[in-house]
Amino acid sequence: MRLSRYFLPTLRDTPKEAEIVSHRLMLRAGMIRQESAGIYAWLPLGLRVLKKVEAIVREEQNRSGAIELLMPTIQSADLWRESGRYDAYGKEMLRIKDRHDREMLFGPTNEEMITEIFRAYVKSYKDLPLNLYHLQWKFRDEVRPRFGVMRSREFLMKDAYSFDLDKAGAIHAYNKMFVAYLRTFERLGLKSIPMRADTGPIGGDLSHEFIILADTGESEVFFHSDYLAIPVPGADTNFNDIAALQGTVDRWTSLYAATSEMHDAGAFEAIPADKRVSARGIEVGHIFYFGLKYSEPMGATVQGPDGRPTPVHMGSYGIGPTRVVAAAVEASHDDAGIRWPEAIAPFRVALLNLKQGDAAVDGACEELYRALSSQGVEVLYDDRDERPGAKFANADLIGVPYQVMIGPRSLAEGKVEVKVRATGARELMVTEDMLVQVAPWRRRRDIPL
RNA sequence: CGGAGUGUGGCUCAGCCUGGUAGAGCACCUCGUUCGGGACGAGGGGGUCGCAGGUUCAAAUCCUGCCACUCCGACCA
Repeated sequence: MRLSRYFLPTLRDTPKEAEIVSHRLMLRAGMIRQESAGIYAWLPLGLRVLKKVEAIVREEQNRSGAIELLMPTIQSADLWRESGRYDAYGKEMLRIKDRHDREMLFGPTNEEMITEIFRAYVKSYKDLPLNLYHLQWKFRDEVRPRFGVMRSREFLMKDAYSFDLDKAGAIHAYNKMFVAYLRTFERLGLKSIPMRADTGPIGGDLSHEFIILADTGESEVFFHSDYLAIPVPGADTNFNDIAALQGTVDRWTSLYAATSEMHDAGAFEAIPADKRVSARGIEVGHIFYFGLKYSEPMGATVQGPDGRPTPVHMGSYGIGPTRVVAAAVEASHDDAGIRWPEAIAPFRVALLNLKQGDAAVDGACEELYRALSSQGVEVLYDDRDERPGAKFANADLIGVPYQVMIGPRSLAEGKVEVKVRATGARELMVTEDMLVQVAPWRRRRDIPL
């Protein structure tokens, strides 16, 4: 992408409404624009990151055996009356009427609708287990939206819903999602820790929150430091191996970990002092087993082997990709801007033409731009007629992991400089015949190429 | 929803107290000089001062009402 022809409205000043670092940086980097309280437009750069988060979430859902569909954003009030939640949900639900005066709502979640879909088609226990998910915009009319897309009213959520014949099956489904979530956050380049959670209004008796560690996180968390060393299950995980999966979940739930709401000071004190960690974090995922809560009132039953209709055991599993983007910024930034985990960086390489208009420099940049692009590397080519300082600052702000700088000096010395600015950065192949040097950078810790 | 506050060009803000025909910096356009960490000069475009009423010869400024947004608290992916 040529920056001169892209749409990247970065800001030098911080808009005054932004109080937390991720909100400030996302506004300054031209990722989002507020349209109303808690409602944001995703600008091209932000959308690139969001799409990468979505893709990883989707891949890991699919890997675990969940199946994607897409439900609408608008739902009927009648559906919610079946579960009794139309009244129970309260003012957080955005209620609307269509032209025929029918009561509708902008979906805050989809338990009712997925249950309706399930019961319409699934009649036999032989069709279980089943896990259906979608990535769809939700609306919750928060009393007080804040922190940019961290707590917005409209937000993207991946929500999965599992259906099983009995509790044992449902726990296996729960464990699949548990492991899928561990893998998802690992791949996103974020350190997550599952913590026992309150089930809240969704109900049920088994629930975990996945917390990303970030110094500026809104929740206070307490956990055993050994969590930081437990290996995340690999891509070869067999999600159908019930015992092995349970073993993994047991290991990940064996140590103390709790948010301040669930904190048990006594249990925490029982951990050896040097293993106690109290830190801050951001909730980015939440999984629930809630049994028959919706299947019973809504008549979602299958015929079991005995021929009798049996209500199915359900669970639901949510990740907020829009929040994940903000959480990633909270977890990884510095004075100059964002430091994206490489997996979700909007571009992999920023190619900085330090002397736009100089035939030799332009030529070298064009050549490298084409070479990298043809290798499938996502390059943001800063071909604007700007001073180098402005280009450096811009690349730092938006957080491109690898910054390749080419100017007259590079040509004279026969090498290009590559500044690495990423967390979890690995290896970058430029071109075979180019001498690559990692430029040390003051103030920053750079990861060697 | 309680408490506090803010609305002036795309962004950050001054002007308001003490009414008199709207300003600065950044950004943007033109020309020139520049160019390895956010350059400089000259010229230029852009605002019915959140909205509606009122007071007044005259309102960004004073009064009333409304709207929007932000922050703190209770609530949440």
